[in-house]
Amino acid sequence: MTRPKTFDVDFALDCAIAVFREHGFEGTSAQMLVDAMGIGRQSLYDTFGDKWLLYQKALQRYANAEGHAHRQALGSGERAIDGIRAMIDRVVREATTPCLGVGSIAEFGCSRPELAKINAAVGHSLRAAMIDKIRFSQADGDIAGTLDPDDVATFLIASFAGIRLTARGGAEPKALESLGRMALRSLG
Amino acid sequence: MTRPKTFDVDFALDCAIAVFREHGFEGTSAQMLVDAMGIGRQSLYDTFGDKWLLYQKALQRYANAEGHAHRQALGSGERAIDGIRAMIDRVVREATTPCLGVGSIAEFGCSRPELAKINAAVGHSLRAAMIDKIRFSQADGDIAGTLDPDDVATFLIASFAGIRLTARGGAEPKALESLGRMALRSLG
DNA sequence: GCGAATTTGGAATGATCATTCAAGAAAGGA
DNA sequence: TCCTTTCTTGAATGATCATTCCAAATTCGC
Repeated sequence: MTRPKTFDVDFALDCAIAVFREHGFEGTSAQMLVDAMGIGRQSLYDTFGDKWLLYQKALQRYANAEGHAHRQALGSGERAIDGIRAMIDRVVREATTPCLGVGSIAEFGCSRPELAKINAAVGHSLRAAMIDKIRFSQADGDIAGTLDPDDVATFLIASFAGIRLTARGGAEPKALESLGRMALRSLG
Repeated sequence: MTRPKTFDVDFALDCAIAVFREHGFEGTSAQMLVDAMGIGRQSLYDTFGDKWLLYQKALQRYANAEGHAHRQALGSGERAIDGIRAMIDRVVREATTPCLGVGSIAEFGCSRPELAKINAAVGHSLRAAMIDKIRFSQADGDIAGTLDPDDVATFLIASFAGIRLTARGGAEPKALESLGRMALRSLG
């Protein structure tokens, strides 16, 4: 009855994510998005609404993927601390490409409820998984038992932001690796 | 022979800094600057050149002030570790208002040499002062002697960014204070 | 008060922006 | 083959933007 969609919506969204990661919302023009996503301008508006809606969808997709990757790393390894180490290592390894979550918070703070909600949702579930692992690590004696698991989770998440911002500032991989080691060491 | 300037250039610059801190470069319009700075549009262009130049001057002034405040805190207290603690406490205390340095790096990364140079210069001198204090703290036994002072400085600076971004995301003061304690504790 | 410089604000400029309109080409199902 | 939908593209729209022009008001040193 009708012509089916010819482009992959999620792929186009991934392309948009790449642009937003690098240039932020305000620094990205509709033309940049059209070019990067490889679709026509009208298709963009038909499919995603407008630039702001597209940004929200991009952040949502990015946050889901990022949250998943974090939890996957967290669940790896034998001991609980191995998962935490893997999570830190992944952040260090991928810190050279900017984080859309960090970017959205730096750009908008918590002034946009739509964004805050997205970031809060993924943050919440990640945090729960982390606290779980942290408790296990404490039982294993790999994280100081005197520390509040909640504080440790907050510290790790803030450390991720610190590592990513440091990388965004042009730090060398060596410095980032050192930051990862320092963060892990802090837990003992 | 001629009418002198009637407005205080540095005060106007401080007003511009406040706007840029909150909204970034792209998110700030010339009209917002005119309104906030309390001067006419023409005076703005006559005095500061254009928006980009104004942003650079704002960042320069902010970086100088921030670097000075950091070093001042660092030099306070009896023991070397007291200065480091004071520096951390100040960051925690003032984290609720956004940092222009963090903002400039989040927005532009290291893609603008003019900005990178400003941030690098203040970072360099701060770093030197920190390393100095860190060595003293190690001699005092307040920081683990096994740590590389350079790594500790990098870690502290990254922690500041993490604390500020966490605050920008809407975290409660309690969480920020916990981050400060965790950062300090990490050095032992 | 005069002349030089400053400040201000309104109007103009020209660019860029996001978004929509409109028309044609493509592609599948009936 | 026809209908419907999708896609693309170019042009139009209207807003906003940074910046400049300009003219009037202000303020000082002389």
